[in-house]
Amino acid sequence: MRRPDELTRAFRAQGLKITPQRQLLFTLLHDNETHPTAEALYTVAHAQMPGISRRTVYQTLTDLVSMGELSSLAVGGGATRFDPNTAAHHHALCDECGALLDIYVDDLQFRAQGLEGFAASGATIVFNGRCATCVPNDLPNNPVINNKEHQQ
Amino acid sequence: MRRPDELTRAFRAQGLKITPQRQLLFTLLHDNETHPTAEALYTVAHAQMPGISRRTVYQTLTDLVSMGELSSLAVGGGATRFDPNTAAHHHALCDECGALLDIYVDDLQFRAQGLEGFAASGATIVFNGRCATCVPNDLPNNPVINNKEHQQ
DNA sequence: GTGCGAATCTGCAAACCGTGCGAACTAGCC
DNA sequence: GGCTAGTTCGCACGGTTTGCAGATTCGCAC
Ligand SMILES: [Mn+2]
Ligand SMILES: [Mn+2]
Ligand SMILES: [Zn+2]
Ligand SMILES: [Zn+2]
Repeated sequence: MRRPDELTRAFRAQGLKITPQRQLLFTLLHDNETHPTAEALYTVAHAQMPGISRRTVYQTLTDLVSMGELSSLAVGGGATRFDPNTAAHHHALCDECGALLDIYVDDLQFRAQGLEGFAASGATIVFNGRCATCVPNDLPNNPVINNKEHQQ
Repeated sequence: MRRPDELTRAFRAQGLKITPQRQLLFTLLHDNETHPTAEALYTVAHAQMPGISRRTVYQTLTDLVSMGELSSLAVGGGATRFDPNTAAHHHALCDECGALLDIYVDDLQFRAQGLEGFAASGATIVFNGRCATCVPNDLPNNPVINNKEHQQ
């Protein structure tokens, strides 16, 4: 997602208006790495702008997603989470606290059975386990999966 | 997921009762490769046993998941889908029709940035794109559509 | 086969997440 | 300042899932 001032220009260029509600959400989302839900954003937004409506938060998020400024993630079965990081990346979901971390995967190689005839346009990878703050400190990390080279 | 008769034994071994509702769901799920939702299972179950309740379908699915006989998949943001295939595998989700196909991935190798300190216990991969029946049929070697007599 | 008790089933209410809609409001423009 | 299209708001509603309590039934003991 671009900076608030760039988004402002982009919105106006499309004939969309700039409202205080939208500006607030731009700033709340910019560089936000928590992958917040709509409700989490509403809570923070509402603290700063008591009149804002949940409906507006949902609407603005939908707009940003359809403009490609934001992506929406359906992980873990709860509410949709939103991601202003538009670089190609994957995620790690902590089973315990629900934290969602950005993971950058390179040099991916594999053999797949079952993809014959399927016109794949991409793939999403979600690692699961425990994040650093949820791993008990006396237990060593898994030496195989938690290293540079991985095998499934 | 094991066969209905094996599940029957497993349930009784745990002090759980065998009811007609559970037996029906066992057979509906066994070898079911469609990754059905609870509602889809209810529809089929209800056709065969009109008195069955949605609540019982949800309850039985939850029980099977906690017994490790079934896994639940949250993909695409809609209703949870259930998978009796307990072998380690991944999925491909058709953007168009929602079909979910089993994909077996081998020899997976990659480098990841961001996993440092994360105690990963596994990863799920979801390919997205179009399944074979949803891919437009105007591909190079379709003998009918690509025949000159059928071209404009 | 009867009876008992615990497990299960059912139906409904309610929680949760998100969307549709229409009335009220406002940003951007003259 | 006024106009108007775009936006916001509040509420109702749809889809999915869970909580609950009363009715029912399975499995067992007699
Ligand atoms: Mn991310
Ligand atoms: Mn599967
Ligand atoms: Zn954590
Ligand atoms: Zn398809």
